[in-house]
Amino acid sequence: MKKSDRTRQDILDATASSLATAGYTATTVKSIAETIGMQDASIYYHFSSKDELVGEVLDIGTARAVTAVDQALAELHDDHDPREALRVAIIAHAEAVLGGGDYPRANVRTFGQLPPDLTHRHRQGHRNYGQIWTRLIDDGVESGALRGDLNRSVARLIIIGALCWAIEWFDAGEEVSAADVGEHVFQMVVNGLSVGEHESPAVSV
Amino acid sequence: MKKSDRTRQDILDATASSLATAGYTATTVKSIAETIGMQDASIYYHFSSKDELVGEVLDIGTARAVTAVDQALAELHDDHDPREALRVAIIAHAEAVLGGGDYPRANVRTFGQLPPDLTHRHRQGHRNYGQIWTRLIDDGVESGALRGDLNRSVARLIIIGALCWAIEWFDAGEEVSAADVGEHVFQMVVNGLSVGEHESPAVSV
DNA sequence: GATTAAATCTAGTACACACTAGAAAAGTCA
DNA sequence: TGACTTTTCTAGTGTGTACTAGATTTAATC
Repeated sequence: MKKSDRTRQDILDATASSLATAGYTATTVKSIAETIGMQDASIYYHFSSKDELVGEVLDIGTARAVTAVDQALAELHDDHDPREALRVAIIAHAEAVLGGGDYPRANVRTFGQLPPDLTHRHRQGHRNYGQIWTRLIDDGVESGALRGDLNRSVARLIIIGALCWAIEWFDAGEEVSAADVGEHVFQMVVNGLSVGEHESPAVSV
Repeated sequence: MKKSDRTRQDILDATASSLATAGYTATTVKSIAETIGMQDASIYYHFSSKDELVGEVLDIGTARAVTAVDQALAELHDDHDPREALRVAIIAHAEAVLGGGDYPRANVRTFGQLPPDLTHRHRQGHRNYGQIWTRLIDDGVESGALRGDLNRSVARLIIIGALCWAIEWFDAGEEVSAADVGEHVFQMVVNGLSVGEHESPAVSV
């Protein structure tokens, strides 16, 4: 019962890594097996199909992203500015997806490449994740800190989109960190690029 | 010499449509052929390989997006505010990619799913497109209209990312139009979500 | 209408993929 | 050790893919 768990974990890790860097199609059962020095047929002792394996990786990825954002929000003071909550959530998401492990990255990277079954399987998870952001924006608007003249759903999707797309160009080796990207998204989306009255230029990359 | 051109165009159109909605992997030579009522082998009379066909579709898509943005910018007054130029470009991009034809959509949709050869082939095209945006942002910063304390390259990628990711959730059937999405991106990224001194609430969706 | 060229089809090849069956090996515990 | 279970391997199957070769049809030209 011990060996099996360890191998299972190796398979999941190798799959997450491959999905995050190569995408769904290029992630073959054979390539996964090779990564951990096994025959491809042996994978099927641990998982009944490729898509079940992939599905499990994506589940873990979603859970980790949700946990990262929830945890960051939980550390806020009780009387925080709604903008600060948005800032903390954006940076937590950026770090989870860009700087974090392969699992959340696999999620974003394979979005839009998955077969219908898998897409459908994770629809609920995405909805739940979206609700975190819906609440953040609603809080901001209702408290008067954020503008109410924009479509909140569109605003939410634009924020998440800017963050998710960053996976396509972000390079961990460069001088801009994952948190920097988050800070930039926050500065742009909340304070705006326009020259004006943003309190502190918090970023200086 | 006439029939061939027409068939060739049909193949390109069917490929663009399939790429835009189903992605690269699900776009098979057989499915393309079926769409236009042909045998898959007949495609090879017009194109030497699937990737050459796909590459041509992507080239057209890039060209159309560039044309759309360039044209929108050309219609501006000579003494325009740099923010207005950014606004016009953002909306033009949104309309080209979300509301426009299949070709630009195919480009964005298949980004990150392409085999290395095709990715490399279009790198220069993407760079050229990026330069349009680099200039817009540089103009804004140097004229004093936009903040200079943010990394311009990151800012550019965030704007493009927010727009590109919209293809994943945008539904042409809903009440929010492609131009609305562009207007939202502009409002958020330039004026910011924060309650303040944005002159005119131009959007009321 | 006959001859040639253009365009499409029929019938295949080769290969990569997910997946299966059953034998072999490795590990577990009396 | 020996009986048993767990895990992995060998050797395949079937399917879908891009792509090819050569026959066949359709269109254009004299």
